[in-house]
Amino acid sequence: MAEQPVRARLVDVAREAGVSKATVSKVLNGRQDLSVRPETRQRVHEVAAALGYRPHSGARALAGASTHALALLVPALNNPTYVTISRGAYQRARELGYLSLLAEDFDGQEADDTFNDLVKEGRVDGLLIASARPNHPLLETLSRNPVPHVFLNRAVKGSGRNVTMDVARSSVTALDHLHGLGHRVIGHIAGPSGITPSEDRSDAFLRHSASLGLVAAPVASGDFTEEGGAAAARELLTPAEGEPQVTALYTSSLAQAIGAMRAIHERGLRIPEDISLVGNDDLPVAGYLTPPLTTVAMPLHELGTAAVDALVAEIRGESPGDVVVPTEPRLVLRGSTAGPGAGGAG
Amino acid sequence: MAEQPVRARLVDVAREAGVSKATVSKVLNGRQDLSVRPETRQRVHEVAAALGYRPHSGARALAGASTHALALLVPALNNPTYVTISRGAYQRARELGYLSLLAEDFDGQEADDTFNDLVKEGRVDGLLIASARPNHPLLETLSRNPVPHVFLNRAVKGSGRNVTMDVARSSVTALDHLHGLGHRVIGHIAGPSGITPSEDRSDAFLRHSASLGLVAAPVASGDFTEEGGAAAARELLTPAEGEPQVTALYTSSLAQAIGAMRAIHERGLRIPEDISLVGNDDLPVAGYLTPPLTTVAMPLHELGTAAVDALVAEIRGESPGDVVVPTEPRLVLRGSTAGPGAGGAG
DNA sequence: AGTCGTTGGTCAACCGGTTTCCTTGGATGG
DNA sequence: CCATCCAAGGAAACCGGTTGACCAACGACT
Repeated sequence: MAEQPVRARLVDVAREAGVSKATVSKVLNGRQDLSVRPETRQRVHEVAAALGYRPHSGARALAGASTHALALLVPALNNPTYVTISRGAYQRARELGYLSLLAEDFDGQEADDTFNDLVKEGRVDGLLIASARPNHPLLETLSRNPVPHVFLNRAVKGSGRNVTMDVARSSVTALDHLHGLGHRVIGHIAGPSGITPSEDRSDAFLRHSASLGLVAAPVASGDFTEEGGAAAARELLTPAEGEPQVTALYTSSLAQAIGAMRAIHERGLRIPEDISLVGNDDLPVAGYLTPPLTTVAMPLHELGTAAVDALVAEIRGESPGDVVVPTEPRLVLRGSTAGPGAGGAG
Repeated sequence: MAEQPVRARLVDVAREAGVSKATVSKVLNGRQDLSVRPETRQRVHEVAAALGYRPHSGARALAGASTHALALLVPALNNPTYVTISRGAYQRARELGYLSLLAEDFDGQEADDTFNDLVKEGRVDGLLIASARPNHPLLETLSRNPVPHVFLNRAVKGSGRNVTMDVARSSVTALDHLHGLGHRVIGHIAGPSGITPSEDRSDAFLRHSASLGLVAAPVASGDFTEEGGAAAARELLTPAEGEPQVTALYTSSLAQAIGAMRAIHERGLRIPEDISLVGNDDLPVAGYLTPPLTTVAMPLHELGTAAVDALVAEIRGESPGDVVVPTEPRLVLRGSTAGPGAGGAG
């Protein structure tokens, strides 16, 4: 009989603590504009805890306060990158008293459905958008229906509310590693054009290749999937007339690297003896491929936490700004890289 | 000026359509207990559409109606299996007028946090639980705070509300394939004990091995991860004194298969010449491994849709019951299986 | 002694829907 | 010609919080 199977309401806590609803509300929300005796405050907290009281989010939202919920919109959940980001966001949101919901943005019409379900129906106070791209319908919807939001990973130029990582640095790190091993013809498998982290990585790749004085630095782009990586790798492994053969590849995502491995094997080439391979994003599966994949670990978890910090600040009234996660990309050395011609194949 | 940047409310629709709030509410919810002229009904619908009206979910929930939202609790989102299930659930929920939220259940204390955030705060009408296991704290919480729910994939025996797939059949399918190729010593990498689909698959494996008269059918269990699969594979590849060497392995998850590939390669063995390998769950990455992995495709998407059907039925007042998704597991042949000794290694 | 400022709260309106019970005007029946 | 009934819709209470306005009691000050 100690348990109440029914939801305890604010009024129940109030009655039990011998105070009014208003007092309970203010005490539990930690409001300053009310003076209460410490003992009263304590009693309210105790009763609330004893009753397992949880405010009804709908009632709260209705009364003008916030829903204490955010939503993270990601382009593809089967890309484990976003799972890591999401965990960072969830955790930080919780620390700040928010609930972070996860929604997959299937692009096109569906994005508006999601927007309607979450924002127009008043379920969340703000959006963490990781699925932006040029001409995304969501961008227009946002301009018509303003709601706090930040863009993470995929930036929207000029929005002044981008939370990103130093992806240019990841290209530099990968190139320095390969160049240090002796590679002089390095190909890059980029993501789709128009997507900022993909373009930034690609630009940095070209810039740094030039400054290292590489013989050639061909780039091919493809989706962030295994298939996209395989197709781009096939392209790069077949040099144009008079062009040198690449001895190393650097991909924009982990899935692309897996696809590239497949394409390299199809050509009868070995990794790393014939071709060295470096991927972006360090996730557990990288260590279990054959050979284990050398990657550039990006601070995905921090990206999630930083994005939440930025969004909550905006919700609390501060004006947004661009943020770059300070943690630098880090090279994780495994078995997919070696000096060129290490296999001495003839 | 055609657009209203502010949320349209029920009363706005009512004013614009020249009727009362009550009428709009009833019309939009398609209630029978009210007679309205077809032209009025039509006008209400038109005005609502023109204003982009969306009912405030909180207000709705408060007024005693439902939130029109469900939550799917999964154990690990980096297991892409759950992503596919989630998509099925999301889509079907939408067809039924619900929003399906996705939450990762990090086990232990966190599960109760999630329950509080979603159920006690009144954000959802019911739970789709894919993260059950014996002694999970959520089970006790559920018994104290009843809320509509179903268990999917991982069943809770005796709950009478399990939505599952025919996992026993997947073992039979895999075994028949390997047996047909001539294998007589087949090992199984099972999931953790206590988790139903893992145990069911394992039981079926042992039963069917016996009925096929296999020489040996060793089983090792490990987490559903690459690491778990690698460790279990190492164990199975090292036969006990006097036991025969396995020529084929069948794993309970795709990640385990990837880990097993690693362990097999570490031993200097080739796939499929020395060891054949069959994994469960067909996801894109399987086709891009080297060699491409033969898998048993499970009806994950349908599992998601079936679970939503069952939960919504329960929310609408029907009594729950166990459901098995009718679609049968299907073998997807790729390059990781061949007859034993196909490589003629000495 | 009267006034004023604090401390420690309370009151009641309001948020945006849903639902139950009424009302109204015209058609129908006796 | 009056009572009845039905179709069509309206009025208002209510859900569970939040919030600004208000108030009582008490000590300090003049």
